[in-house]
Amino acid sequence: MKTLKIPEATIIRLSVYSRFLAQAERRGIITISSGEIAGGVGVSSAQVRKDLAYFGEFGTRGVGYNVAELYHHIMKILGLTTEWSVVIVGAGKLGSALAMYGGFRDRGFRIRAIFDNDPAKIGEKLEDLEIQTTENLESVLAKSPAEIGVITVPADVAQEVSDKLVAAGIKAILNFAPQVLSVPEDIVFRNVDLSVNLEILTFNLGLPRR
Amino acid sequence: MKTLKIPEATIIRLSVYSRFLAQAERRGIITISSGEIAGGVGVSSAQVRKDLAYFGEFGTRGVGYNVAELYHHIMKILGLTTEWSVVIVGAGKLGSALAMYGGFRDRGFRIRAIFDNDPAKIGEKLEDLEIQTTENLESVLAKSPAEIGVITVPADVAQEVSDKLVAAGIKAILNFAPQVLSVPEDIVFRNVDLSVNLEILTFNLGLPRR
DNA sequence: GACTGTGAAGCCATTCACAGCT
DNA sequence: AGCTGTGAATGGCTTCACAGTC
Repeated sequence: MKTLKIPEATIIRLSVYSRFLAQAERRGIITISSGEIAGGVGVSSAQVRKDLAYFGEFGTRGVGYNVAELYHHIMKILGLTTEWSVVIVGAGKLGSALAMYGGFRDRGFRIRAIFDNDPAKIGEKLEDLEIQTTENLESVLAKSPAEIGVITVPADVAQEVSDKLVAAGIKAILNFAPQVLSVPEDIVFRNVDLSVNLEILTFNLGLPRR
Repeated sequence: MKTLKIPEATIIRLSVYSRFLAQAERRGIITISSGEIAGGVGVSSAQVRKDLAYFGEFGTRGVGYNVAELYHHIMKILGLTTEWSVVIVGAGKLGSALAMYGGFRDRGFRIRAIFDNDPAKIGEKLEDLEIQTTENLESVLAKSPAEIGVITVPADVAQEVSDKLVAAGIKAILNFAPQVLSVPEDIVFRNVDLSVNLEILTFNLGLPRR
């Protein structure tokens, strides 16, 4: 079982499994089978076992998996046993919401700073986070490095912001701007396009026979 | 070219192509080749042609595609030549941000109502949208139907909200709650998990050799 | 000569089915 | 007997390569 080439779909499912296992643990369940996990999250049991097999052997034949143990293994695989520092660029509606979104904090992500280039917004407080000018980006990151940068600026300045984040030494970027960005090979990069999600719905609504 | 079984990845790319074509049209470009589209959005030219081939023949051999025409075809395929009515349930940070997110309006999505069950929030205004109690959900949708419901409530009430939306006659649901939901077969359904996106980054940050 | 449309080949992910433990 | 781990079979998406058209 080589560590090479793990499908992204597997990673997404691992994240779902981890939440299901957390729930199960809270309910006091000690042992769980691949079939029970599968039923709980809506995939096949073979899929669950294959996904886990990429990373090792975590179960006991004839018995199943220890819930707490498997949970911890998965969190470790996902890199969630340590805290991650995140900065957000773009303090519009979306950026501000993400800055205070509890779902990130719950999984160990710490929002360290939020930047914007609108002078009217500088100094504004989002809970205990103060919106700073984008000009400070490099100096702030030099003083307190962050691994992850989130881009929530309009499409036309997204590439510029991305370049700034890279120059400031960020290691990974999550881009919410509906804009194709080019980043160096060694930067971990991912696009999230909220509109696309609605568009997949409307495409399917247009399909015949449902 | 049967209409059957179009890969979801194709739909996502069509959405990206459409934005690229809109940009091209604004720049006054009349004709474009699959290779130029491919270069602009970071896929192969064969991929672009295959994606389009699912839906018909839009190009001219030896020439390429007419930008305006292809753009319109794709928007039609995606179901974006009509307006869609959207309601949001959950007026927390994320729900409020989505309610006012310009990226949706730009693509023809109209947010018609936003609901919450926190009495403190009822009556609050988000621009020209007033937060309503979730109890009104069914009556509001009865009076002015909407096709799409967006769920941005905490995980533990997401299933309940989903059931309410279904009962109120919604046709499609976009779920932002980190919770596996069960919905009837005939409802178009899609999950968006913002945390998962960060977790894919941290998984990749943990990988050796980069 | 340039570029589309598409069958065939290649590649990757999922499902099947069963050997191997407990 | 029950359930994991996994090679083999299947199915689906992407890439290749070229015939067809302008």
